[in-house]
Amino acid sequence: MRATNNMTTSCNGEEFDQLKRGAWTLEEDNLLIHYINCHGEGHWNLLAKSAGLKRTGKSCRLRWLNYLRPDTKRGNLTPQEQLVILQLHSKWGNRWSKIARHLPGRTDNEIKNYWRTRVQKQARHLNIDSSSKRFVEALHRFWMPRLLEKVEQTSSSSSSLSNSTASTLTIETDQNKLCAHPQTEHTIFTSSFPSPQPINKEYISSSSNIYATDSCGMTLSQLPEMPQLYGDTAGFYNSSFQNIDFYNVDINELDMIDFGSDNMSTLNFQLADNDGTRSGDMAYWNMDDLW
DNA sequence: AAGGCTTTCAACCGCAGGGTG
DNA sequence: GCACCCTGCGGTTGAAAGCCT
Repeated sequence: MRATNNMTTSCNGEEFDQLKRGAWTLEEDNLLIHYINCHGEGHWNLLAKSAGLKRTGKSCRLRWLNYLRPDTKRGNLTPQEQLVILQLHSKWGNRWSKIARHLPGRTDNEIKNYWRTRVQKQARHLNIDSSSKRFVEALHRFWMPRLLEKVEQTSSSSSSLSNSTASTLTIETDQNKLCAHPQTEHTIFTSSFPSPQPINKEYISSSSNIYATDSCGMTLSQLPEMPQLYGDTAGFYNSSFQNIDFYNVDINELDMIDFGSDNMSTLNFQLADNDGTRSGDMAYWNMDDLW
């Protein structure tokens, strides 16, 4: 840690001199938890003193919110959560706390760390500025389809998906697999879909909207030409020339990214093979880092 | 096994905004 | 309007853990 576990040796007064910094001990954690259980959160400076913690109110607040709070989730972000982060970051930028509100149990700090360690790492690998439009496009074209694939795998192997992330995501899938082939071109929100004939059409109802989909294809006239929101549901499409999958990603208050007039379909990104060889125009995109 | 390098993430910092007297 | 305090936010840091040679 930047600060040591020693007491602060600054000369800003005796009280300040006694303030402890750095990693929290189990004893301090217990003190904080016990005090908040008895008296509740808030008034952090007073809380720090009353609880007998030689910490600043800020430090107590941070420790509680980021680590000790009972509903704090630990462990790796799920693909669903990553998907939400990518989407919301596209819309809001580095508004970590705002993004965190859409991920129950996750903190702004955790999301910020995820972005800096995982997402920006990918940008460095690709030699693209992580804040550039090109990188945002790459995210939407390659990363997110792979996340959706992961979501599908997760949902098929675990029926608890809807319980754990129902507030942020509901995923509709069919038997078609995303990214089944390294040369498969994945298209999200473009106007250049091929035209498969609809077979076994079924309807998916979500919130106040009804979507037409089918297990093998979708009538193009039913697809939006650009990113759109359907009430609380964002649509994701995967094109593999023969099949189109439709995913509903239910994200409260989520607006789709405005890609402006720049036609993404003119960009020719393709996924790299799993061994990291280049495929098409896109340099190596290391998906193994993401999970 | 050991040393160096890289990555992760808990914790800190400065600043801004809101509330209060 | 001003000063002060509290809270929350985003950026940054650095110890610990993991990885590599």
